[in-house]
Amino acid sequence: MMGHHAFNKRGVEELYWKNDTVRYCDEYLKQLGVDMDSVTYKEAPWMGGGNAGPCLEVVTGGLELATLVFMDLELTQNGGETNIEGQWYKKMDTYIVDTGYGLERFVWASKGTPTVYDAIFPEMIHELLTLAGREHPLETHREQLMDIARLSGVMKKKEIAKKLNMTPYFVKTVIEPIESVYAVADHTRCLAFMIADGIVPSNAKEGYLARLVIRRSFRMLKTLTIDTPLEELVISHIKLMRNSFPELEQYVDRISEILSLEKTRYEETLIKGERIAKQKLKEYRAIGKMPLDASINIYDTHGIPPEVVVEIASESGDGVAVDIPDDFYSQVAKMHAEEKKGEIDPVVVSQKERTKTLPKTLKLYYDKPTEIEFEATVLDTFDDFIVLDKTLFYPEGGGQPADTGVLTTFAGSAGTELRVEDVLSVDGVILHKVAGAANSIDKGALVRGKIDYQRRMAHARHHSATHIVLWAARSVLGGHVWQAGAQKGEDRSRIDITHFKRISREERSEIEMLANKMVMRDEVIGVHIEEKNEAEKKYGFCLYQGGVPASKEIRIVQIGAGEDVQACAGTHCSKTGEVGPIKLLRTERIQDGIERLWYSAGEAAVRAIQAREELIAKSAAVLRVPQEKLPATVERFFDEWKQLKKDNERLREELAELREGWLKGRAKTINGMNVIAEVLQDADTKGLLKIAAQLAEAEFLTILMSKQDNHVSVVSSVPAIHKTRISASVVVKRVCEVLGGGGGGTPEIAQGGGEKVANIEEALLAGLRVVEEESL
RNA sequence: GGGCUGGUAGAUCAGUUGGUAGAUCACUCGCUUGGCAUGCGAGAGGCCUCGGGUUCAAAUCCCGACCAGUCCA
Repeated sequence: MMGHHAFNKRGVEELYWKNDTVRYCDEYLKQLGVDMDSVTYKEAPWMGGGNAGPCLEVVTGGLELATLVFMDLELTQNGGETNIEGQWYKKMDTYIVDTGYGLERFVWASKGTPTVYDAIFPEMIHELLTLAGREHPLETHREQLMDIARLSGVMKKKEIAKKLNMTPYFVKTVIEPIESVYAVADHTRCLAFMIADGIVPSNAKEGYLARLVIRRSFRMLKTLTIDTPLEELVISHIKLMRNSFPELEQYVDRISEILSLEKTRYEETLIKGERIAKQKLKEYRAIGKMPLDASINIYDTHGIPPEVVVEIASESGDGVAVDIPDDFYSQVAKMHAEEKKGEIDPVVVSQKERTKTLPKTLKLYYDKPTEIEFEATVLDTFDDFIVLDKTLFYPEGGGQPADTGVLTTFAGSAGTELRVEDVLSVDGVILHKVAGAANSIDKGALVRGKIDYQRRMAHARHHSATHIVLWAARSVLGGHVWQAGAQKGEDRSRIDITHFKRISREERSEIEMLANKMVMRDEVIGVHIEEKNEAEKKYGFCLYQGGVPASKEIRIVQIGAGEDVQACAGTHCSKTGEVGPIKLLRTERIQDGIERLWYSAGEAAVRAIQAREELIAKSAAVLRVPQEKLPATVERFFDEWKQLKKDNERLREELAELREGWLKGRAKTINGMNVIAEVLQDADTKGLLKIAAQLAEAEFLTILMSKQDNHVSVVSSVPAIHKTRISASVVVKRVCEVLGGGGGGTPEIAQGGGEKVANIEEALLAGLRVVEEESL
């Protein structure tokens, strides 16, 4: 894809708009030798990402060669000038020309092959066909292929087959395989670029797209009966492109690792999926049909496509019908589409209105990063906000929280002191959010500002540490590691990085060590402003770990001789030594393909280490062992604890047996049943249950209780032969009522408890009374 | 960014309206057989992921954390 852009400012500067854009396009096509009589410009509305505008499709001979978009509208909250599909838009001050020329389409048009694939990568197509043991239909069925190519996009597949009189057999054996070959060739190229650009297969965002492409390729290779691993195909595609994209070859190892990992993951999912599908099918065996929402659920939560479920259903021979409508996937998509919503924050809008007329604030925190105090003039006050002509207060941005501090008026006026709680930057104007009435200070007044230096330094340490940790992670894990978000704090900070598997404990230690070595090297952290294009040329797009700034000139933060270079607006230490120790606290996986590293720097790191030390010291003190013996001791204790639990279980059984005999001797006869009602010492509910169950087998009805601390446990059992006369559950309920608790269970065995320990004798009598009355 | 599902023995999974934690395979030991395959029997193996809450009582219900899987934008 090629293109050109123009950013026009309404009333300031118009570079070019529709007429000129069309003229440029005409000239370009003419130079390429296109017959201009065949070119059509088709106008249509375009919208996307909250913007809209007219759009021209440039078509020749049925082929769309380019799209010219003229973006001049933006979505509004409350009414506007233009309504498109029920939403209101208004004109933007900056209106943009955005063009896209299909480079490959020109190649296709010039070569005259039936498909773009045969024009762009014929060698790859050939290789895949050879591997699949097939001939290209271009050689065997050239006419039909040309016809199909002409009609596809206009008609549905089935309609084409009908119109061209093709048998289903012909479609399945000749047409579908070549379609798969085209798709695989396209996917291998796509994957080469995606992975080289640092995209890691994942279950979210662009990584998910990568995974879809990968899995689709696996499926198609299987139907084509090609056994060659996908990574080998991607690599051979890279070799074919070596003249145009030599840089791709450096990613070969990573591509191999990622794709073979994805292969095993996919196979595991399939095996697991098959099991789940079989289980689900079993559930519907009685009905003989699996409802649609069930198959949607299987796909949505476990990723098993409905076609696979159908296949499994027919193999299993259970005779469960699975109904899959043609619009299955769009139903799934529709279901999810209803979940999203996004709105413009009205507070931000009102701030933007207010700051529009104010000049940009002079940023002293960049020029004098080590200073604490400054003097400035108040330009405006509104709500809780004060705007100054210049400031040392760093506003929230780039994952670095705002500075706090105080603003004081000079003695003579009221001598007010206002605490600055938050600082934000709106279009270059810095707003100081203060506690108390902002308008207590007059416009034009001179104020003295003082920032909280401890906080500022902690942020600076953590910010520099973030760059160092990222550099260390890239060094240890590989160049594919990219920052996916970060948040700095006073005590600890975090950085999210892309990586295709979990970070091991060894890797974590290695990153930590490397980061601290960088600190000890005490390298200079240099800051300079550079022209954007120049910087990109010099350092590459790795600059934009924290996002791409909009400005023409960017602020570059460089560590040492260029170990790490980033575009960054944060406040930093001047040398890596100032950062102090860096302690990696933990790693978590916030998404498949994204690892979050938590760390502390400087004093916070020392505190974190001390806190951990304290934990170990306390644990060791409890067990009365030296710290280094802790793991072995804990393991021994745990094993012993398990052993004791088992011994306890066994002893309980033995005790139950012994008590059985004693209890049998104390049985009474009630309505012809042998009844045992006793309070036992040193038994818990489990122990009582054992005894009760055994006595029930010997045809005794039992009511057993035991007292522990402030709680009474109650168990009752009824022998099977009496269970129609009386329910153990009823007995327990009555007994526990007296004890101020509750209980229940089955007619044969039940348990419960209560807290009124004093009522224990009364409860026992109540139990006996129930037995007497109920069992008549 | 949003949604859904799961976490129980070494593995794969059951676990009824909350009420004594189970099956199959694998493992150990015995029996069967000339030996193997097979068959029969017994045994061992569980902080039911973790932390709170509700309850007389939680694997089960509620909240949170961690881990894993999956879909959508």
